[in-house]
Amino acid sequence: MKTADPELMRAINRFHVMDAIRRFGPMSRVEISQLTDLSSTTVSAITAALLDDRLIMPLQLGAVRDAGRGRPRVMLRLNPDAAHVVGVKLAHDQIMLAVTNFCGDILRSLALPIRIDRQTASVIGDLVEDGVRRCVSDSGLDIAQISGVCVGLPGVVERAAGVCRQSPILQERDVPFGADLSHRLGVPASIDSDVNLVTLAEHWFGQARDLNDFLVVNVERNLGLGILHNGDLFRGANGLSPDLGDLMVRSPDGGGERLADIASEASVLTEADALLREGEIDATLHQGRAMAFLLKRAAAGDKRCACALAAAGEALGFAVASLIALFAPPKVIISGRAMATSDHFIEPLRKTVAALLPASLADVSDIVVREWSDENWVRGAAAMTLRDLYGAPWGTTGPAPIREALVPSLGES
Amino acid sequence: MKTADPELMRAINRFHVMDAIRRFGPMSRVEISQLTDLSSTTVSAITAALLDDRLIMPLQLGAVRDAGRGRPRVMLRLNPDAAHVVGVKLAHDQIMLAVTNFCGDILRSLALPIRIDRQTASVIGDLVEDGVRRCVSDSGLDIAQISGVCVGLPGVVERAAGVCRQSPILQERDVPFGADLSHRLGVPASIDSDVNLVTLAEHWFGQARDLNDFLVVNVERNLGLGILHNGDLFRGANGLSPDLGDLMVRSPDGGGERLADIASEASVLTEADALLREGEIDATLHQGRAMAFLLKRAAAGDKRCACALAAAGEALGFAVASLIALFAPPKVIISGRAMATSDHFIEPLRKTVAALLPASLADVSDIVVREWSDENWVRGAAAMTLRDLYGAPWGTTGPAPIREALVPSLGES
DNA sequence: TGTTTTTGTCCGCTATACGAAATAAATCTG
DNA sequence: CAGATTTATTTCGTATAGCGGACAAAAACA
Repeated sequence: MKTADPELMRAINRFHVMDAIRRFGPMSRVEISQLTDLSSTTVSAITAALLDDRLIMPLQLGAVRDAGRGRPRVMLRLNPDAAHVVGVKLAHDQIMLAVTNFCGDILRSLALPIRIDRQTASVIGDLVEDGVRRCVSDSGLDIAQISGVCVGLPGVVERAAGVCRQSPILQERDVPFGADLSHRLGVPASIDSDVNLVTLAEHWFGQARDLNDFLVVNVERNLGLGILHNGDLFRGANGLSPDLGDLMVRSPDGGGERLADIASEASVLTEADALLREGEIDATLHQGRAMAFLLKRAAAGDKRCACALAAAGEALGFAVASLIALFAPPKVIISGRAMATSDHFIEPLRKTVAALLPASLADVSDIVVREWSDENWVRGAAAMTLRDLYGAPWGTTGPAPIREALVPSLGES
Repeated sequence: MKTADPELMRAINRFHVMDAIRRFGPMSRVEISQLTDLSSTTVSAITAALLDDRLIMPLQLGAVRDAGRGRPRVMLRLNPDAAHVVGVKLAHDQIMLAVTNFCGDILRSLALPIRIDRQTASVIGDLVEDGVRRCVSDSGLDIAQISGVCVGLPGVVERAAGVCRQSPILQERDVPFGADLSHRLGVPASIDSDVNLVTLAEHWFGQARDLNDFLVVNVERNLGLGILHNGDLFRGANGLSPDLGDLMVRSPDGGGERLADIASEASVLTEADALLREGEIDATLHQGRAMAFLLKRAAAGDKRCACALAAAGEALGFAVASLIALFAPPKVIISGRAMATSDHFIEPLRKTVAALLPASLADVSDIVVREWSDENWVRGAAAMTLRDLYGAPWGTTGPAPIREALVPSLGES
């Protein structure tokens, strides 16, 4: 536990100032003061320190004539070059990388279309290392100028430990990717669940900038769930990120099935397999573009394809309804590739959610669809690292953990 | 948003001190200092203030000879009479009340066996008011000496607003119980979901004192879910407490059903209804004691009753497995009345959970059964109020909410 | 040029935490 | 039994924080 001392106080307030500037763009000290409820004196002191550390800088444009007399405001902005970070996203069929500056602007990105499915963790480590080094040098920077790297991947990830407990793209379990990459690159590296990254990206840059509570459901090869609760990413008890695919649902036959097996792209694609067997599509199409084909057929009125999509949508609708019942988020963002944006998938999902929610929760959640974007993922990964650089001190003042050695008896209150 | 100032600092540290004393019983300043990582100077200052406010007091027993030389430690304890609070729990068939002191010890309790199911909120308000006044005067106190009242009831409750959005024991929706009771009694009154109370009770007094993350699933007439996450009660986005009964599950026929309709006591009792119709039990038994009867038959080997219990256990097992996948809590406490402790119910639940959890989560959660206790409920309600008196300042330093008026553009980062 | 207005900074105040030294209250030792 | 030793707590001095009010800066206005 962290005790509350002047240092923590300053850390909290400094973060508020940084956060205000990041969220609302260049702003003057007065505006920061109003926005944060800090006295103008304190804002001045904090911004002076930040200027001194070159984390922020005055906006030169003297052109900010804001209608009115009096001393003109000095707009303060993040210093884009205060730091650079690398974001990486691992998917089953590609490695996506990007270098961003301190503002989260992407300086350079790189997509490696590699099927890492069947590679060992060590090989993937090699690939990521090479990718990072390449992307960094392509951006005109030296690896020593990189302040941090964050890798996102699907599955159950324990960020604090830097360990991937289990992932559909890794055969091994408990892979210590964080330490491995730190060691390889000589740069602080962290890992997180891929949905958490896109969740953070939505909060920092996307549709949810004004929300402190929302869910992101990512529909791809796997199902991911990201939860922003009280302005912070929600993690399970051990810092474990939940995997929506591991959610169990009753299947119509009364048994149990993983949600990922009935509502993800993979499940819908079993339908494509069937079409393949029946000779309706040829094998060349199957590899990689089957989903596009399926969607086209559904759009053209093919009942069978439409039903496959609808079934997946309904199954996910069940899960989403449950999540709404638990978290009551004002917004639920469905993100993903092609399938997630198809009406044949989304409409059944919406209908199912509407049908299942109790009246008391009927209108709390707005379900929106967010088109998949490679950039967003890696921006999220970058943001995850930037957040640490900003010095967010959340969660450091929670109740004390129990340290047996110090506790006399633990008896009676 | 609350800015971080010296006052907040002190509030945080003071809470840590109070919390340490509450959790581990009487302890000396040195022990507090070690446990909280605060300097002994600071602990002295804080305890001096607390002694001054009469919230704590030195333990007189000079007999605390703790083997060793040196100046003896002065043990500090909570002052039981620093405040008194009232806890109330509303169930469909009774109102349970208790007056506790500042330590959470029950001074006086009162159970009113009234079927409040069919009463209006206003009548229930009358009953609660009378009960509180009676219980307080029976405890030898005056209502003016009561620092707060907390009412727990099943359903969807928005604690912050003091409003019960929806409850199985209320016909009305959006009942502002908190303000109503405050007004009636002239004492600060709050409401919360009943499971939250028992969850807090477990954390303060029960099996989960050493855990900062656990779930409580309460099985009664309704299904309740309490979540302790990072040492704090978890609430949905609007401060809404989730209702597990509202969780939707796929029923074997492919449709959706409320979990409460297939896994709560009520659902099992439909079986008792059937027995009643068939003349196997007489009507006098049915009222109130049907569950006991059912359990006895199951224990005696009656397949039909055992199956009804098993079906409920399995259905709940599905939900519990999902919750474990989301929260990864080290412990899941199943609490409730007779049914929850029956092996015919619990064993199928355990089996289902074990069968459904993915390997990566197989061993994270310990599922334990907690016998229902009237006292625990109301202690929880009392604790909820006491927590505020201790001055827990959590969640006050989160990210700033957006105040449109002050934000120039909200454009670009 | 002088006045007004708005912004940002400096000064003095108070509250906090902390470390070092002093004090308090017991046991141990010769 | 007096003094040394040990441990707990308090006192004192220092550093840092945030804040309110006075003050300087920088522009428009008259």
